[in-house]
Amino acid sequence: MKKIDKIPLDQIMKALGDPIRLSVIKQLLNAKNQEMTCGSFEYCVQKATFSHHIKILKDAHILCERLEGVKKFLSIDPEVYNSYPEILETIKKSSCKSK
Amino acid sequence: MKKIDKIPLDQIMKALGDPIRLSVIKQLLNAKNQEMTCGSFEYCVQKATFSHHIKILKDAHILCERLEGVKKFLSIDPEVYNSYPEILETIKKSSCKSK
DNA sequence: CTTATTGTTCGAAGTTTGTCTAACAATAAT
DNA sequence: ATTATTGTTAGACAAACTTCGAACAATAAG
Repeated sequence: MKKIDKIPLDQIMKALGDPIRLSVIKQLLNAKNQEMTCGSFEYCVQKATFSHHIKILKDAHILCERLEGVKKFLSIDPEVYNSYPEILETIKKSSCKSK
Repeated sequence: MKKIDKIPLDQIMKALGDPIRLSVIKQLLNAKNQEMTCGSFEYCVQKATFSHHIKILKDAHILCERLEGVKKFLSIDPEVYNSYPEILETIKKSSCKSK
C-alpha cells in the first residue's frame, strides 16, 4: 500500500500520448457528473483493447473508479485536477475527437 | 514540403512522454535566449541515443534549429508557444530534473 | 594536412506497446 | 437455471521504441 506523493509528469504525458486515451479524457470532461462507465465511451477498437487503455490510465493514476453493481463508473482522479489543471484545460480545448 | 496546419495533441504528448525529452524542454525553458546546442544539454545516455531523442522532438515540430558553423542551436518551436502554452507552463513548474 | 569538435546515421539487440480472439468472472434479469 | 450485461485476463503477434557502439560527415583549428 504505497502512497503516491506526486505523479511524475513524464508518466502522465506518456499515458496521454495516445489518441484513444486522450479521447477518453475528453469524453469524461464533457460528461455529465464527469463520470462514465466503460461501455458508454465511444471508441474504435475491440472491447479488450479499450479495457487495456483504461488500465493504463488507471495505472498512471489519471482515472479512478466507483463500483455500482456490475458497472464501473470512471472519472478523472481529483489529484490530476490539483496537480495538472493546465493539461486538462489543453485537452478540453484541443480538437482531438471526443466521440 | 507539406505545411503542418496544427500539431495534434496526442503526438505532442507522445513526444513529451519520456523523461529525457521532457528534460530537454525544461532545460531549454531555463536557458539563456531559450536556445542551446545539442552538446550543452545534460543527459544520461550515449550521444547517439540523445541525438535520436532530439530527432523525435524535431519530427514532432516541438523543436526547431538554427545553424551556426558546425553547431546547431535548438529552441522550442514558436508554434508550440502559440498552440500549447499551458503545456510549457506545466513543464516549467514540474519537478522533472532539468540538469 | 592532420586533428579536434559537433552531431547524425547505421545496423543490431532487446523491450514495450497496441491489437486481436477467445475465454473467463461477476452481477442482473428472465 | 439460463441468458444477458459489463468488463477483465491470457496468449499471441507485429510494429514501434530505446539503447548501444561504430562509422560517418562537416566544419574549425593547429
